Amino acid sequence: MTETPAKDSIRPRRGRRDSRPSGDDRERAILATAERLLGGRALDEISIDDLARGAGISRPTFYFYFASKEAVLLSLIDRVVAEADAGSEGRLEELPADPTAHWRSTIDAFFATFRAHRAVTLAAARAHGTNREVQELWARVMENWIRRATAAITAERTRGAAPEGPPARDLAIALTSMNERVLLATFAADQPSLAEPEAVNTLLHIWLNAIYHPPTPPH
Amino acid sequence: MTETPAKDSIRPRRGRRDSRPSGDDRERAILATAERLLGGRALDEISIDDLARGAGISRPTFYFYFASKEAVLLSLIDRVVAEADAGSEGRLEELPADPTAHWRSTIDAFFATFRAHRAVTLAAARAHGTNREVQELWARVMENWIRRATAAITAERTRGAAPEGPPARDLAIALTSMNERVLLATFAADQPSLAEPEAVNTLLHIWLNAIYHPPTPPH
DNA sequence: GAGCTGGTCAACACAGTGTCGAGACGTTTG
DNA sequence: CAAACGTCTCGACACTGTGTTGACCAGCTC
Repeated sequence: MTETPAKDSIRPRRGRRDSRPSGDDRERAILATAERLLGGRALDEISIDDLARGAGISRPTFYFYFASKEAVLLSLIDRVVAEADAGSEGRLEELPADPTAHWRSTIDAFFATFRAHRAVTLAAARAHGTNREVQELWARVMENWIRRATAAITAERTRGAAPEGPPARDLAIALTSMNERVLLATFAADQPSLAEPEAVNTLLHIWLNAIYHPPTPPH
Repeated sequence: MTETPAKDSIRPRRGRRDSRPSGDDRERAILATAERLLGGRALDEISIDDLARGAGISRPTFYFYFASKEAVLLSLIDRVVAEADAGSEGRLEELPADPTAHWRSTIDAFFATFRAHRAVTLAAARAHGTNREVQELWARVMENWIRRATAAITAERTRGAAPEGPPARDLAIALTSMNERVLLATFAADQPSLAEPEAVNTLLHIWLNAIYHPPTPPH
Protein backbone atom coordinates (compact mmCIF):
# COMPACT_ATOMS: atom_id res chain seq x y z
CA MET A 1 0.00 0.00 0.00
CA THR A 2 0.87 3.67 -0.19
CA GLU A 3 2.76 3.30 -3.45
CA THR A 4 4.65 6.29 -4.76
CA PRO A 5 4.30 6.48 -8.54
CA ALA A 6 6.53 9.58 -8.65
CA LYS A 7 5.87 9.74 -12.37
CA ASP A 8 3.73 12.50 -13.82
CA SER A 9 3.02 13.79 -10.33
CA ILE A 10 3.68 17.43 -11.11
CA ARG A 11 0.56 18.50 -9.30
CA PRO A 12 -1.30 16.28 -6.84
CA ARG A 13 -4.68 16.63 -8.54
CA ARG A 14 -7.51 16.06 -6.15
CA GLY A 15 -9.63 14.21 -8.68
CA ARG A 16 -8.46 11.92 -11.44
CA ARG A 17 -5.48 9.64 -10.89
CA ASP A 18 -3.04 10.95 -13.47
CA SER A 19 -3.30 11.95 -17.12
CA ARG A 20 -5.24 14.60 -18.94
CA PRO A 21 -7.63 13.59 -21.75
CA SER A 22 -11.41 13.16 -21.80
CA GLY A 23 -13.53 11.05 -19.50
CA ASP A 24 -13.62 14.42 -17.85
CA ASP A 25 -17.36 14.31 -18.32
CA ARG A 26 -17.54 11.42 -15.92
CA GLU A 27 -15.65 13.37 -13.33
CA ARG A 28 -17.98 16.30 -13.73
CA ALA A 29 -20.98 13.97 -13.61
CA ILE A 30 -19.80 12.62 -10.28
CA LEU A 31 -19.33 16.11 -8.89
CA ALA A 32 -22.73 17.21 -10.14
CA THR A 33 -24.38 14.13 -8.68
CA ALA A 34 -22.67 14.75 -5.36
CA GLU A 35 -23.79 18.36 -5.17
CA ARG A 36 -27.32 17.36 -6.13
CA LEU A 37 -27.55 14.58 -3.55
CA LEU A 38 -25.99 16.77 -0.85
CA GLY A 39 -29.01 19.00 -1.24
CA GLY A 40 -31.08 16.26 0.32
CA ARG A 41 -28.90 14.35 2.77
CA ALA A 42 -25.56 14.31 4.52
CA LEU A 43 -22.44 12.82 2.99
CA ASP A 44 -22.44 9.71 5.16
CA GLU A 45 -25.98 8.99 4.07
CA ILE A 46 -24.78 8.95 0.46
CA SER A 47 -23.04 5.75 -0.60
CA ILE A 48 -20.35 5.57 -3.24
CA ASP A 49 -22.79 3.43 -5.16
CA ASP A 50 -25.28 6.33 -5.18
CA LEU A 51 -22.62 8.60 -6.57
CA ALA A 52 -21.53 6.06 -9.17
CA ARG A 53 -25.05 5.24 -10.32
CA GLY A 54 -25.91 8.90 -10.45
CA ALA A 55 -23.00 9.42 -12.80
CA GLY A 56 -23.89 6.34 -14.86
CA ILE A 57 -20.89 4.23 -13.89
CA SER A 58 -20.18 1.26 -11.64
CA ARG A 59 -18.75 1.48 -8.16
CA PRO A 60 -15.22 0.32 -9.02
CA THR A 61 -15.12 2.84 -11.84
CA PHE A 62 -15.85 5.57 -9.33
CA TYR A 63 -12.51 4.77 -7.75
CA PHE A 64 -10.81 5.48 -11.02
CA TYR A 65 -11.88 9.11 -10.63
CA PHE A 66 -11.84 9.70 -6.90
CA ALA A 67 -10.19 8.00 -3.97
CA SER A 68 -13.25 8.37 -1.74
CA LYS A 69 -16.44 10.30 -1.08
CA GLU A 70 -14.42 12.78 0.91
CA ALA A 71 -12.20 13.49 -2.08
CA VAL A 72 -15.34 14.40 -4.03
CA LEU A 73 -16.40 16.80 -1.31
CA LEU A 74 -12.93 18.33 -1.28
CA SER A 75 -13.16 18.94 -5.03
CA LEU A 76 -16.54 20.52 -4.55
CA ILE A 77 -15.19 22.81 -1.83
CA ASP A 78 -12.20 23.68 -4.00
CA ARG A 79 -14.55 24.88 -6.69
CA VAL A 80 -16.56 27.00 -4.30
CA VAL A 81 -13.43 28.55 -2.90
CA ALA A 82 -12.05 29.24 -6.37
CA GLU A 83 -15.33 30.85 -7.42
CA ALA A 84 -15.38 32.92 -4.28
CA ASP A 85 -11.82 34.10 -4.75
CA ALA A 86 -12.55 35.01 -8.34
CA GLY A 87 -15.67 36.88 -7.31
CA SER A 88 -13.90 38.87 -4.62
CA GLU A 89 -11.25 40.16 -7.05
CA GLY A 90 -13.36 43.18 -7.86
CA ARG A 91 -14.04 44.05 -4.22
CA LEU A 92 -13.55 47.70 -3.24
CA GLU A 93 -11.42 47.02 -0.17
CA GLU A 94 -9.58 50.35 -0.44
CA LEU A 95 -12.48 52.65 0.20
CA PRO A 96 -12.88 53.44 3.88
CA ALA A 97 -14.71 56.65 3.04
CA ASP A 98 -17.81 55.12 4.58
CA PRO A 99 -16.63 52.49 7.08
CA THR A 100 -20.11 51.25 7.86
CA ALA A 101 -20.74 50.50 4.20
CA HIS A 102 -17.37 48.78 3.97
CA TRP A 103 -18.06 46.40 6.84
CA ARG A 104 -21.61 45.75 5.71
CA SER A 105 -20.39 44.79 2.28
CA THR A 106 -17.77 42.51 3.81
CA ILE A 107 -20.38 40.67 5.84
CA ASP A 108 -22.71 40.55 2.85
CA ALA A 109 -19.91 39.10 0.74
CA PHE A 110 -19.28 36.45 3.37
CA PHE A 111 -22.91 35.35 3.20
CA ALA A 112 -23.10 35.61 -0.57
CA THR A 113 -20.02 33.46 -1.06
CA PHE A 114 -21.45 30.51 0.78
CA ARG A 115 -25.10 31.01 -0.07
CA ALA A 116 -24.34 30.25 -3.70
CA HIS A 117 -23.43 26.69 -2.71
CA ARG A 118 -25.36 26.20 0.47
CA ALA A 119 -25.36 22.39 0.28
CA VAL A 120 -21.61 22.16 -0.19
CA THR A 121 -21.05 24.64 2.63
CA LEU A 122 -23.17 22.64 5.02
CA ALA A 123 -21.54 19.39 3.99
CA ALA A 124 -18.13 20.97 4.52
CA ALA A 125 -19.15 22.10 7.98
CA ARG A 126 -20.38 18.63 8.86
CA ALA A 127 -17.21 17.01 7.54
CA HIS A 128 -15.08 19.56 9.37
CA GLY A 129 -15.15 17.53 12.55
CA THR A 130 -14.34 14.24 10.88
CA ASN A 131 -11.97 14.91 8.05
CA ARG A 132 -8.54 16.42 8.47
CA GLU A 133 -8.26 17.64 4.87
CA VAL A 134 -11.60 19.41 5.01
CA GLN A 135 -10.45 20.92 8.27
CA GLU A 136 -7.32 22.29 6.67
CA LEU A 137 -9.05 23.60 3.59
CA TRP A 138 -11.74 25.28 5.67
CA ALA A 139 -9.06 26.74 7.91
CA ARG A 140 -7.35 28.25 4.87
CA VAL A 141 -10.59 29.86 3.75
CA MET A 142 -11.27 31.31 7.20
CA GLU A 143 -7.69 32.46 7.55
CA ASN A 144 -8.24 34.45 4.40
CA TRP A 145 -11.23 36.30 5.81
CA ILE A 146 -9.47 36.78 9.12
CA ARG A 147 -6.42 38.27 7.45
CA ARG A 148 -8.49 40.75 5.51
CA ALA A 149 -10.39 41.77 8.61
CA THR A 150 -7.19 42.10 10.62
CA ALA A 151 -5.68 44.34 7.96
CA ALA A 152 -8.78 46.50 7.81
CA ILE A 153 -8.93 46.91 11.58
CA THR A 154 -5.27 47.81 11.74
CA ALA A 155 -5.73 50.32 8.93
CA GLU A 156 -8.61 51.95 10.77
CA ARG A 157 -6.50 52.16 13.90
CA THR A 158 -3.46 53.73 12.28
CA ARG A 159 -5.80 56.10 10.48
CA GLY A 160 -7.10 57.13 13.88
CA ALA A 161 -10.68 56.13 13.12
CA ALA A 162 -10.64 53.17 15.50
CA PRO A 163 -9.21 53.15 19.03
CA GLU A 164 -6.71 50.66 20.36
CA GLY A 165 -8.15 47.64 22.09
CA PRO A 166 -7.62 43.89 21.95
CA PRO A 167 -5.06 42.76 19.34
CA ALA A 168 -6.58 43.26 15.89
CA ARG A 169 -6.08 39.63 14.96
CA ASP A 170 -7.77 38.32 18.11
CA LEU A 171 -10.72 40.55 17.38
CA ALA A 172 -10.82 39.39 13.78
CA ILE A 173 -10.74 35.74 14.79
CA ALA A 174 -13.58 36.08 17.27
CA LEU A 175 -15.74 38.14 14.93
CA THR A 176 -15.14 35.88 11.94
CA SER A 177 -15.92 32.85 14.09
CA MET A 178 -19.18 34.51 15.00
CA ASN A 179 -20.00 35.11 11.37
CA GLU A 180 -19.18 31.52 10.53
CA ARG A 181 -21.34 30.02 13.25
CA VAL A 182 -24.26 32.35 12.61
CA LEU A 183 -24.10 31.72 8.88
CA LEU A 184 -24.07 27.97 9.36
CA ALA A 185 -26.99 28.06 11.77
CA THR A 186 -28.89 30.32 9.40
CA PHE A 187 -28.29 28.08 6.39
CA ALA A 188 -29.13 24.95 8.32
CA ALA A 189 -32.16 26.69 9.85
CA ASP A 190 -31.00 25.34 13.21
CA GLN A 191 -33.08 25.89 16.31
CA PRO A 192 -31.62 29.05 17.80
CA SER A 193 -30.70 30.94 14.66
CA LEU A 194 -31.29 34.26 12.95
CA ALA A 195 -33.01 34.72 9.63
CA GLU A 196 -30.75 36.32 7.09
CA PRO A 197 -31.71 40.01 7.05
CA GLU A 198 -31.58 40.36 10.86
CA ALA A 199 -28.47 38.23 10.94
CA VAL A 200 -26.46 40.63 8.83
CA ASN A 201 -27.71 43.68 10.72
CA THR A 202 -26.98 42.18 14.11
CA LEU A 203 -23.54 41.03 13.06
CA LEU A 204 -22.79 44.44 11.62
CA HIS A 205 -23.76 46.12 14.90
CA ILE A 206 -21.42 43.84 16.81
CA TRP A 207 -18.53 44.34 14.38
CA LEU A 208 -18.83 48.13 14.42
CA ASN A 209 -19.04 48.40 18.18
CA ALA A 210 -16.20 45.94 18.71
CA ILE A 211 -13.94 47.81 16.33
CA TYR A 212 -14.83 51.49 16.76
CA HIS A 213 -15.45 51.76 20.50
CA PRO A 214 -12.73 51.80 23.12
CA PRO A 215 -12.81 49.05 25.73
CA THR A 216 -14.23 51.46 28.31
CA PRO A 217 -16.43 49.58 30.75
CA PRO A 218 -20.04 50.62 31.42
CA HIS A 219 -21.14 52.61 34.45
CA MET B 1 -41.10 -1.96 12.91
CA THR B 2 -41.54 0.99 15.24
CA GLU B 3 -43.54 -1.07 17.74
CA THR B 4 -45.10 0.73 20.66
CA PRO B 5 -44.75 -1.38 23.80
CA ALA B 6 -46.64 1.24 25.82
CA LYS B 7 -45.99 -0.86 28.91
CA ASP B 8 -43.63 0.38 31.60
CA SER B 9 -42.78 3.37 29.43
CA ILE B 10 -43.21 5.94 32.15
CA ARG B 11 -39.97 7.60 31.20
CA PRO B 12 -38.12 6.94 27.92
CA ARG B 13 -34.79 6.19 29.54
CA ARG B 14 -31.92 6.90 27.20
CA GLY B 15 -29.85 3.93 28.37
CA ARG B 16 -31.07 0.53 29.54
CA ARG B 17 -34.07 -1.06 27.89
CA ASP B 18 -36.49 -1.27 30.78
CA SER B 19 -36.18 -2.58 34.33
CA ARG B 20 -34.37 -1.31 37.36
CA PRO B 21 -31.93 -3.50 39.26
CA SER B 22 -28.13 -3.89 39.06
CA GLY B 23 -26.08 -4.50 35.94
CA ASP B 24 -25.88 -0.77 36.34
CA ASP B 25 -22.14 -1.21 36.64
CA ARG B 26 -22.03 -2.40 33.06
CA GLU B 27 -23.85 0.67 31.90
CA ARG B 28 -21.43 2.88 33.75
CA ALA B 29 -18.50 0.89 32.42
CA ILE B 30 -19.69 1.51 28.86
CA LEU B 31 -20.07 5.23 29.51
CA ALA B 32 -16.64 5.42 31.13
CA THR B 33 -15.05 3.52 28.25
CA ALA B 34 -16.72 5.81 25.76
CA GLU B 35 -15.53 8.98 27.47
CA ARG B 36 -12.03 7.53 27.75
CA LEU B 37 -11.85 6.50 24.09
CA LEU B 38 -13.33 9.82 22.94
CA GLY B 39 -10.26 11.43 24.42
CA GLY B 40 -8.24 9.87 21.64
CA ARG B 41 -10.44 9.58 18.57
CA ALA B 42 -13.80 10.55 17.09
CA LEU B 43 -16.96 8.57 17.64
CA ASP B 44 -17.02 7.04 14.15
CA GLU B 45 -13.51 5.78 14.69
CA ILE B 46 -14.74 3.89 17.74
CA SER B 47 -16.56 0.65 16.99
CA ILE B 48 -19.25 -0.84 19.18
CA ASP B 49 -16.87 -3.71 19.67
CA ASP B 50 -14.32 -1.31 21.18
CA LEU B 51 -16.94 -0.05 23.58
CA ALA B 52 -18.10 -3.55 24.48
CA ARG B 53 -14.59 -4.93 25.01
CA GLY B 54 -13.64 -1.89 27.02
CA ALA B 55 -16.56 -2.61 29.31
CA GLY B 56 -15.77 -6.31 29.45
CA ILE B 57 -18.81 -7.54 27.57
CA SER B 58 -19.59 -8.89 24.10
CA ARG B 59 -20.99 -6.84 21.27
CA PRO B 60 -24.54 -8.21 21.41
CA THR B 61 -24.60 -7.53 25.13
CA PHE B 62 -23.79 -3.90 24.41
CA TYR B 63 -27.16 -3.67 22.67
CA PHE B 64 -28.86 -4.73 25.83
CA TYR B 65 -27.70 -1.48 27.40
CA PHE B 66 -27.70 0.99 24.54
CA ALA B 67 -29.38 1.11 21.16
CA SER B 68 -26.29 2.52 19.42
CA LYS B 69 -23.04 4.43 19.84
CA GLU B 70 -25.00 7.64 19.46
CA ALA B 71 -27.22 6.73 22.39
CA VAL B 72 -24.07 6.40 24.50
CA LEU B 73 -22.93 9.84 23.44
CA LEU B 74 -26.36 11.24 24.24
CA SER B 75 -26.13 9.80 27.75
CA LEU B 76 -22.70 11.32 28.15
CA ILE B 77 -23.98 14.71 27.05
CA ASP B 78 -26.97 14.40 29.37
CA ARG B 79 -24.60 13.94 32.28
CA VAL B 80 -22.50 16.96 31.32
CA VAL B 81 -25.61 19.10 30.97
CA ALA B 82 -26.97 17.89 34.30
CA GLU B 83 -23.66 18.63 36.00
CA ALA B 84 -23.54 22.05 34.41
CA ASP B 85 -27.08 22.89 35.47
CA ALA B 86 -26.34 21.75 39.01
CA GLY B 87 -23.18 23.82 39.10
CA SER B 88 -24.88 26.98 37.87
CA GLU B 89 -27.50 26.85 40.62
CA GLY B 90 -25.38 28.94 42.90
CA ARG B 91 -24.59 31.57 40.27
CA LEU B 92 -24.96 35.20 41.38
CA GLU B 93 -27.07 36.30 38.41
CA GLU B 94 -28.85 39.04 40.38
CA LEU B 95 -25.85 41.26 41.05
CA PRO B 96 -25.41 43.86 38.29
CA ALA B 97 -23.47 46.08 40.70
CA ASP B 98 -20.43 45.50 38.54
CA PRO B 99 -21.66 44.63 35.05
CA THR B 100 -18.20 43.87 33.71
CA ALA B 101 -17.64 41.30 36.42
CA HIS B 102 -21.04 39.82 35.74
CA TRP B 103 -20.40 39.28 32.04
CA ARG B 104 -16.87 38.03 32.62
CA SER B 105 -18.14 35.44 35.05
CA THR B 106 -20.82 34.38 32.57
CA ILE B 107 -18.25 33.81 29.87
CA ASP B 108 -15.94 32.06 32.31
CA ALA B 109 -18.79 29.81 33.37
CA PHE B 110 -19.47 28.95 29.74
CA PHE B 111 -15.89 27.82 29.29
CA ALA B 112 -15.69 26.05 32.63
CA THR B 113 -18.85 24.07 31.93
CA PHE B 114 -17.48 22.49 28.82
CA ARG B 115 -13.83 22.36 29.77
CA ALA B 116 -14.64 19.83 32.47
CA HIS B 117 -15.65 17.35 29.75
CA ARG B 118 -13.71 18.55 26.77
CA ALA B 119 -13.80 15.19 24.95
CA VAL B 120 -17.57 14.87 25.25
CA THR B 121 -18.04 18.46 24.16
CA LEU B 122 -15.96 17.96 21.04
CA ALA B 123 -17.69 14.69 20.24
CA ALA B 124 -21.04 16.42 20.64
CA ALA B 125 -19.97 19.18 18.28
CA ARG B 126 -18.83 16.64 15.70
CA ALA B 127 -22.04 14.66 16.00
CA HIS B 128 -24.09 17.84 15.80
CA GLY B 129 -24.06 17.78 12.01
CA THR B 130 -24.98 14.12 11.72
CA ASN B 131 -27.33 13.26 14.50
CA ARG B 132 -30.73 14.87 14.97
CA GLU B 133 -30.99 14.03 18.67
CA VAL B 134 -27.60 15.51 19.45
CA GLN B 135 -28.69 18.55 17.49
CA GLU B 136 -31.81 18.96 19.59
CA LEU B 137 -30.07 18.41 22.89
CA TRP B 138 -27.31 20.86 21.99
CA ALA B 139 -29.93 23.34 20.86
CA ARG B 140 -31.61 23.10 24.26
CA VAL B 141 -28.33 23.77 26.01
CA MET B 142 -27.58 26.81 23.85
CA GLU B 143 -31.14 28.05 24.19
CA ASN B 144 -30.56 28.09 27.91
CA TRP B 145 -27.50 30.31 27.65
CA ILE B 146 -29.23 32.51 25.12
CA ARG B 147 -32.25 32.99 27.32
CA ARG B 148 -30.13 34.04 30.28
CA ALA B 149 -28.17 36.47 28.15
CA THR B 150 -31.35 37.89 26.65
CA ALA B 151 -32.83 38.44 30.11
CA ALA B 152 -29.67 40.11 31.35
CA ILE B 153 -29.48 42.44 28.36
CA THR B 154 -33.12 43.38 28.73
CA ALA B 155 -32.61 44.03 32.43
CA GLU B 156 -29.67 46.31 31.71
CA ARG B 157 -31.74 48.20 29.16
CA THR B 158 -34.75 48.74 31.38
CA ARG B 159 -32.36 49.76 34.15
CA GLY B 160 -31.00 52.36 31.78
CA ALA B 161 -27.46 51.02 31.87
CA ALA B 162 -27.58 49.78 28.29
CA PRO B 163 -28.98 51.66 25.28
CA GLU B 164 -31.53 50.33 22.88
CA GLY B 165 -30.17 48.62 19.79
CA PRO B 166 -30.80 45.36 17.96
CA PRO B 167 -33.40 43.10 19.59
CA ALA B 168 -31.90 41.67 22.78
CA ARG B 169 -32.50 38.12 21.67
CA ASP B 170 -30.82 38.61 18.30
CA LEU B 171 -27.81 40.04 20.05
CA ALA B 172 -27.78 37.16 22.52
CA ILE B 173 -27.94 34.59 19.72
CA ALA B 174 -25.08 36.11 17.77
CA LEU B 175 -22.89 36.57 20.83
CA THR B 176 -23.57 33.09 22.19
CA SER B 177 -22.86 31.63 18.76
CA MET B 178 -19.54 33.42 18.84
CA ASN B 179 -18.73 31.99 22.23
CA GLU B 180 -19.66 28.52 21.06
CA ARG B 181 -17.51 28.63 17.96
CA VAL B 182 -14.54 30.19 19.69
CA LEU B 183 -14.75 27.70 22.52
CA LEU B 184 -14.87 24.76 20.15
CA ALA B 185 -11.93 26.02 18.14
CA THR B 186 -9.98 26.66 21.32
CA PHE B 187 -10.67 23.18 22.71
CA ALA B 188 -9.90 21.51 19.41
CA ALA B 189 -6.81 23.71 19.02
CA ASP B 190 -7.98 24.37 15.47
CA GLN B 191 -5.88 26.42 13.10
CA PRO B 192 -7.22 29.95 13.50
CA SER B 193 -8.13 29.91 17.16
CA LEU B 194 -7.48 31.81 20.36
CA ALA B 195 -5.75 30.41 23.42
CA GLU B 196 -7.97 30.50 26.45
CA PRO B 197 -6.91 33.59 28.39
CA GLU B 198 -7.00 35.89 25.35
CA ALA B 199 -10.17 34.20 24.18
CA VAL B 200 -12.14 35.19 27.25
CA ASN B 201 -10.80 38.75 27.24
CA THR B 202 -11.54 39.26 23.58
CA LEU B 203 -15.02 37.82 23.88
CA LEU B 204 -15.68 39.99 26.91
CA HIS B 205 -14.65 43.11 24.99
CA ILE B 206 -17.04 42.24 22.20
CA TRP B 207 -19.94 41.47 24.55
CA LEU B 208 -19.53 44.69 26.50
CA ASN B 209 -19.28 46.89 23.45
CA ALA B 210 -22.18 45.17 21.72
CA ILE B 211 -24.41 45.56 24.75
CA TYR B 212 -23.42 48.89 26.30
CA HIS B 213 -22.76 51.06 23.26
CA PRO B 214 -25.45 52.57 21.08
CA PRO B 215 -25.44 51.61 17.42
CA THR B 216 -23.91 54.96 16.49
CA PRO B 217 -21.78 54.57 13.38
CA PRO B 218 -18.12 55.73 13.31
CA HIS B 219 -17.00 58.99 11.76
C1' DG C 1 -0.93 -6.90 -35.56
C1' DA C 2 1.73 -6.22 -31.28
C1' DG C 3 1.76 -3.24 -27.71
C1' DC C 4 0.50 0.58 -24.96
C1' DT C 5 -2.86 3.47 -22.41
C1' DG C 6 -7.36 5.01 -20.77
C1' DG C 7 -11.34 3.30 -19.14
C1' DT C 8 -14.65 -0.29 -17.31
C1' DC C 9 -16.61 -3.73 -14.28
C1' DA C 10 -17.67 -8.65 -12.02
C1' DA C 11 -16.15 -10.73 -8.21
C1' DC C 12 -13.82 -10.89 -4.00
C1' DA C 13 -12.22 -9.83 0.87
C1' DC C 14 -13.25 -7.31 4.71
C1' DA C 15 -15.08 -4.34 8.51
C1' DG C 16 -18.85 -2.87 11.03
C1' DT C 17 -23.80 -2.96 12.30
C1' DG C 18 -27.81 -4.93 14.12
C1' DT C 19 -30.76 -9.22 15.21
C1' DC C 20 -32.19 -13.90 16.62
C1' DG C 21 -32.33 -17.76 19.34
C1' DA C 22 -30.46 -20.43 22.82
C1' DG C 23 -29.20 -20.55 26.95
C1' DA C 24 -27.32 -19.35 32.30
C1' DC C 25 -28.46 -17.63 36.65
C1' DG C 26 -31.29 -15.87 40.29
C1' DT C 27 -36.00 -14.80 42.10
C1' DT C 28 -40.58 -15.50 43.05
C1' DT C 29 -44.65 -18.44 43.65
C1' DG C 30 -47.85 -22.61 43.64
C1' DC D 1 -38.67 -27.96 45.50
C1' DA D 2 -39.88 -27.43 40.88
C1' DA D 3 -41.78 -24.74 37.43
C1' DA D 4 -42.11 -20.31 35.56
C1' DC D 5 -40.28 -15.75 34.95
C1' DG D 6 -37.15 -11.83 34.32
C1' DT D 7 -32.52 -10.36 33.77
C1' DC D 8 -28.52 -10.84 31.44
C1' DT D 9 -25.22 -13.02 28.19
C1' DC D 10 -23.30 -14.37 23.78
C1' DG D 11 -22.41 -17.42 19.29
C1' DA D 12 -23.79 -17.21 14.86
C1' DC D 13 -26.11 -15.04 11.22
C1' DA D 14 -27.68 -11.58 7.64
C1' DC D 15 -26.83 -7.35 5.72
C1' DT D 16 -24.68 -2.97 4.09
C1' DG D 17 -20.94 -0.48 2.59
C1' DT D 18 -15.93 0.00 1.45
C1' DG D 19 -11.87 -0.77 -1.14
C1' DT D 20 -9.03 -4.00 -4.31
C1' DT D 21 -7.88 -7.34 -7.87
C1' DG D 22 -7.67 -9.06 -12.26
C1' DA D 23 -9.56 -9.53 -16.60
C1' DC D 24 -11.12 -7.19 -20.45
C1' DC D 25 -12.27 -3.89 -24.31
C1' DA D 26 -11.48 0.04 -27.39
C1' DG D 27 -8.65 3.07 -29.66
C1' DC D 28 -4.21 4.75 -30.94
C1' DT D 29 0.78 4.23 -32.36
C1' DC D 30 4.69 2.30 -34.36
